Amino acid sequence: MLKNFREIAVETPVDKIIGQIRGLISSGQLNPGDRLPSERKLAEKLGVGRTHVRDAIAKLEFYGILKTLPQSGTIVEGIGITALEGLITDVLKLEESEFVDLVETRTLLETQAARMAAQRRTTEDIINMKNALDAYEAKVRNGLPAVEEDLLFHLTIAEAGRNTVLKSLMLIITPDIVKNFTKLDVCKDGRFYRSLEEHKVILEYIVNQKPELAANAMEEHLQDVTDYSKTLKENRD
Amino acid sequence: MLKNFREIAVETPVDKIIGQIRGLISSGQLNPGDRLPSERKLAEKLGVGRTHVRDAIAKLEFYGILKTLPQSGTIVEGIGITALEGLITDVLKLEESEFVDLVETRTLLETQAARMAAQRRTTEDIINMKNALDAYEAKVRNGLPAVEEDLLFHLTIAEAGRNTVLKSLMLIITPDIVKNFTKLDVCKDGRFYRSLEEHKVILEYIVNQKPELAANAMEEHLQDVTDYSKTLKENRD
DNA sequence: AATAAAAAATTGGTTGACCAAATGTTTTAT
DNA sequence: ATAAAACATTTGGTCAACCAATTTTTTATT
Repeated sequence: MLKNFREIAVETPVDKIIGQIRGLISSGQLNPGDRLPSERKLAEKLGVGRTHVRDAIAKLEFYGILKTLPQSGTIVEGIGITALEGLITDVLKLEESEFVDLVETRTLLETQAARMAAQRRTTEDIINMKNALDAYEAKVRNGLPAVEEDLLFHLTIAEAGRNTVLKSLMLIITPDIVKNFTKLDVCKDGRFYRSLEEHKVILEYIVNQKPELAANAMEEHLQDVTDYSKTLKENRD
Repeated sequence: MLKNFREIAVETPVDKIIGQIRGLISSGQLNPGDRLPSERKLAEKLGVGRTHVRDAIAKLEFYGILKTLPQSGTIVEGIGITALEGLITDVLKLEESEFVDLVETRTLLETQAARMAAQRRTTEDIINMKNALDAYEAKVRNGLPAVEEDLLFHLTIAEAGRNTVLKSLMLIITPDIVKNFTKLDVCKDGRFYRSLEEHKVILEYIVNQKPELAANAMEEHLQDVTDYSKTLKENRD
């Protein structure tokens, strides 16, 4: 019964403003290079405070859609094509993403990270990964939950992969993973122990510079979670 | 000679505040669940306006490090481990990433997107991809630059892949790709024409639901750019 | 008429004051 | 002694006024 309820959409002023700007861009009334009306004019026209307009611009600037020039104006600089419609909307709510999508993407990133780590890891990287693994083991042996230590180990692998963009993307989705892990209680008894062993295997392959073996081990390691997320989805449908 | 100059770091108040909060979290003085001092107290202590404090909190909230509860306070909710240090820093300047990292990650995401698109594309997706390809072709045939149309075609593929997270990540890195493309003038004569043919092949495989062939075609398609980015790196070193 | 200098208007950046919701404290009733 | 209600305080959210840099317009000069 509960699953028939949908979360009530609370459209904040900022969301509405973003929607309007998006509309102008996607309908072609605003093209790349064009200058946005001044914050004051926008605020007056939209009937809201300038703060809200500023917040909306700041968010869109973060995504590279807009660019603000101090004391001069705000211009459209993103890919400004009609079809942008619908795309911006989604990126603004990554947190609501399906768990299964999250896990799928994570697996992709992590598998590649493990592969690259095996190719590029330095001695220092090995130390970092070892330390993270030790911290994880310590918690597990005391019977404590170790979700964070788990992810931290994975992040050090990304670090060793020596690709800042890939690492950044992992950092972006990590909080969502943690949220879902704790909420859905993915971590049942025994999972941590088996996880620990799998971690050790992965690290072994990375240290010995076996890219494909490391990648495979990582993929298998994450397979459990994948399966679980799919089960969740089926039960809900 | 010019390459010996380094960009001068202009640390804005917001950056400094983020740095301090990061320091508190990584040094363990602030743990997940803890409440941050009120914005007023922080502003006074740091000797800056409350607006700057709010901006800093907003940014950290975006990354999932903090969570603001209206009229109540701001709490730490991210993975709050000591080793977080150094990681947050990087994610805050994705735009400065090495072009080669960007291309490498893009290839990873796009290859997977093509694979998934071939498995999951609907009839509507096919129409969208076809439209995007037509728009690209129209520009190319008129001898016009078509960087945006190019990327838009790729985004429709991601759309067809039916993974919102992966699509979001592509959207996040897309502006940086555009920036580097135009800056580095990757698109030389003839590239667009060959690119067009490759696009057609990829679309063909997706329409006919050949995941691995689509993935391979995409990888090859992006190989040119990869090679070019590596050349750039070597020349600079 | 062309150019340069100066003044006015406009811009985003910043601040402090005010608002309503949430929280903590005291008072009051049982 | 306990619980509930009333009050006061603190919180983040919002707004309007002010600031300095920029852009535009006007004016003065050649």
